[in-house]
Amino acid sequence: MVQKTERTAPSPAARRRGRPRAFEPETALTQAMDVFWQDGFAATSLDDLSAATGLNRPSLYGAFGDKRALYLQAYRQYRKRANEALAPLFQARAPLRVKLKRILVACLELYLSGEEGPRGCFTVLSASSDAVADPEIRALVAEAVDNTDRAFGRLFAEARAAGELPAGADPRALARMASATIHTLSIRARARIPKAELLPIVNDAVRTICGPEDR
Amino acid sequence: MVQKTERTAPSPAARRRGRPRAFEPETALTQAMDVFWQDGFAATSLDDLSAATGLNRPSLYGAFGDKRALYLQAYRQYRKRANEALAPLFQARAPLRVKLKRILVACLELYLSGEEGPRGCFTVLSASSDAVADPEIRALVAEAVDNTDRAFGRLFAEARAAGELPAGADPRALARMASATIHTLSIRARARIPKAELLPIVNDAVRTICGPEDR
DNA sequence: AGAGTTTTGTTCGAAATGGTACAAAAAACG
DNA sequence: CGTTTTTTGTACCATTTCGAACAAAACTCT
Repeated sequence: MVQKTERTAPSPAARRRGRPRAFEPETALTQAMDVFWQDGFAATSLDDLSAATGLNRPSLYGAFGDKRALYLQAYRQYRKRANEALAPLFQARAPLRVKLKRILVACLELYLSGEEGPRGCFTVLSASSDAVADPEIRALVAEAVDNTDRAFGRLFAEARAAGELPAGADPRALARMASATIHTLSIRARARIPKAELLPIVNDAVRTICGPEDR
Repeated sequence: MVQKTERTAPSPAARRRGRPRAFEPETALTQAMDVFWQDGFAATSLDDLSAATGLNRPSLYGAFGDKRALYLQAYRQYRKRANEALAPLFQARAPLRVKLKRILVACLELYLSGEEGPRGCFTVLSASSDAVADPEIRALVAEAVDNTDRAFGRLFAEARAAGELPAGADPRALARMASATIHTLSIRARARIPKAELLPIVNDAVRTICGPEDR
């Protein structure tokens, strides 16, 4: 009995029963993410998603569920990717000033990316859309904002402990200013404000948050 | 000839020729604005607008043009109102710290308003939606962001001249931090972060921008 | 090879959407 | 009072949209 049900091939992708998928869900999800990221929930139709992924609607539906479910998965995918890209920058060993600037510039690059123009931050977009009326989406958005605050908060707390910030500095307050910076970058990026005007904002923020680069 | 075409009654509302409007365009526009503000361009249907204004679609169309034209007018209306509400706070004679706090709190109140939940800032919403792909809307958004930067810039430049800020302070940089603050407030408000968590952000921002309330 | 399973792609349908045509209504003009 | 002008409200139209049904296809298991 035991042997009988054993998988014949514990192969790379342990073959499932019926007809195999003609696409990689991961890839399709990324393509769907790109469309949602560009146009938002309401303005993106299933046909748009179908065209972007190369899947027809029933396949899309079978793989990810309805439009809302797909949006949720696309948004989770975005956060996963953004976190993966930013985590090393938070963990790196470098002066606070340098790390903060690297992080903000990385966010800016992310927000400026996009085939058809800068897309901004998916979290900001979700918060600003009608999708935020959905409790589950809203919870994800609130969580994302909070996570960002906390990540910056840890960064500043460590920096203060290391003497890179005055003892009286409030890491949480500074973290919210850093979050505010990435929010304003997202908005301005989507308004097509040129990168040359956005980089000074990063520098302003670093200076305002870390203090004048004395010494 | 001259007399003949003269208006018989230069009366309050100089009667037009045909059947009079059964509604005030100003009121209807405000109601339309409320819906767009809540749900955004794409998620708002003409039926929603019709229901909100009490006008049927043809009347709506006759008075304001198509959906896009109505959105533009609604957005202009929003800006007019927001500016009217904020202008006195900018012009008031009071310490910088007090004025800045008043302004940020007023923005927060505006963003928290809404029958069906906090609506945030219409400009931020527009920037974050697919509507920003429209050049005219994008231009309005960029203009609004710039106007806000400039208004804060003047505020800080005057404060510096009055000795309320260090001589080395950069009014434009501080202005962008203030704008960033209202942007983050808009996003968090829509995510239904409670007001009690938003007010500290205002206080943080005042402290970070104006410096610790020493003396 | 045949049975069972899952995906695929065409097709359909019901509802919603943006926009318009048109007659009736309400006012000013002559 | 009739004509002209403008708004109103019903009805309509073409398109889009989301979703589902269904047979054919592709695969595994026995």
